[in-house]
Amino acid sequence: MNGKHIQKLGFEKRAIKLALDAANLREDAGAKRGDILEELQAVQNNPTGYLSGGVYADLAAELHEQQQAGVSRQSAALRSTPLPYRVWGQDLIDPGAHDQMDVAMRLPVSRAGALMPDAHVGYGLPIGGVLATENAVIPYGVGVDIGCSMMLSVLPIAPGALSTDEARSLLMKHTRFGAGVGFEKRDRQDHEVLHESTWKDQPLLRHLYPKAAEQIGTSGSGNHFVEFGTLKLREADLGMEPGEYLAVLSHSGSRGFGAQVAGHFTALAQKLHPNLDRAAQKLAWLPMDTHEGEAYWQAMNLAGRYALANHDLIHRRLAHALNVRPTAQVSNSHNLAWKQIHQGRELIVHRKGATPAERGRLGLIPGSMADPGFVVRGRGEEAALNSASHGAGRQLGRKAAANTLAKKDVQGYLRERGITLIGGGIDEAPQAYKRIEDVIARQSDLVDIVAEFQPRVVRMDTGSEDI
DNA sequence: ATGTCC
Repeated sequence: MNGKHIQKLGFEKRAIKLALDAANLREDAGAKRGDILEELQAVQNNPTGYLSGGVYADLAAELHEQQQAGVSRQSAALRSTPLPYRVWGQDLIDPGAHDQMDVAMRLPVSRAGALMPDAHVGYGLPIGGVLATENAVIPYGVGVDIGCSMMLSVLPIAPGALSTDEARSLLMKHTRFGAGVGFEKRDRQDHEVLHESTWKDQPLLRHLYPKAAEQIGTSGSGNHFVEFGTLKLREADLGMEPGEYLAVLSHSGSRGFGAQVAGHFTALAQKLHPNLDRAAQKLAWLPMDTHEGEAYWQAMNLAGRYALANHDLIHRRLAHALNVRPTAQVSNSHNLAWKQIHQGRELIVHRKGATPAERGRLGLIPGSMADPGFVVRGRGEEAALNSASHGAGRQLGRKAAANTLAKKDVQGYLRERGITLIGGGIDEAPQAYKRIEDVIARQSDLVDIVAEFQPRVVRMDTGSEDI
């Protein structure tokens, strides 16, 4: 047996040496040359079948890697034209978000997509973008803040019964904001999510566990908030009679934990696709049937549950301090990927700043620090992949907001609406967002309005420039 | 979105 015999079978580079090593071992064990060549061919046809051990394991690993790389190269090319997708609120969406969605719809793994009326430019997939892929998950299709979500608790208290001062002191005492911020050790609360065995399944998760435990129950920075306000229910719903109720609304994510998961798997996805078209570099994907894809899926879903646990603790603390139990609660994630059957195929539906809106499903679409948010019920629009907007969406970028908005105008806007603001920055001013009424109007075929929430006492992180 | 490098 020599290299020529092996080469004839079509082995390349390092695989030739590994095949020869294995063949020699088999010859030493008394196997016939013809049988060995047949065995090598079998390994070549199905490397994964030989990975677990035996004389051909190293060869199988090399062949598997070569084949994966080949698949990656083959699948790196973008379609020449984007697959068609529907847009809600075209007149509200800037061209940049459109361009990004076009690139996403040219990915070879893309199957369907939609753009929500709050859409604006983001990294990779635009915010407000919905993208369905086959056997692939895109870390930047979910975003940096994995599992970013909303929660509303309706409390059995009349809106007027909680004074502004009391609301303010409750928010100061029971919520924490800011990058890197966690709860002080003596105030730290436990949650079921921290006891999941999932944390032990990956070195990365194990490593991030202490940070996650430190930051649980907190709210982060940017557009995250916790606020007291008034929920107006026009018709009996949510198990409640029509009326006005005190309610808590929160917007939070998976904090440093989720951000690091996103960073880790985004880098991994880009490394797996070195030949991906530059325009789509930030949309690099992980095949779902690989170890990497499975690992991301597991970590992403843990970050999703962790983000909801943050809300859960925020609402538990506030309700407990008021000595009540919520009469109704609604929550939804708006940065996550889901397995969803679309036109008979199981697809991976990425919602990056989009609210799940399956028929009958409740969701929350906030406006701004001073404008109403809405409790909605999905209508299950297939062309929108059962989605709706996740908010009003930015009209001005952070810098543009700081440069163009006058502090006086923002203060006036808040005063007119009776808003008390703790923290907050000019880059989160209501004027930096699209009009929520417009955004809601553009998606009347995606969701029905259940109730309206008017914020009253709002806490956010201190922004770059105070209002 | 995040203490901007796991």
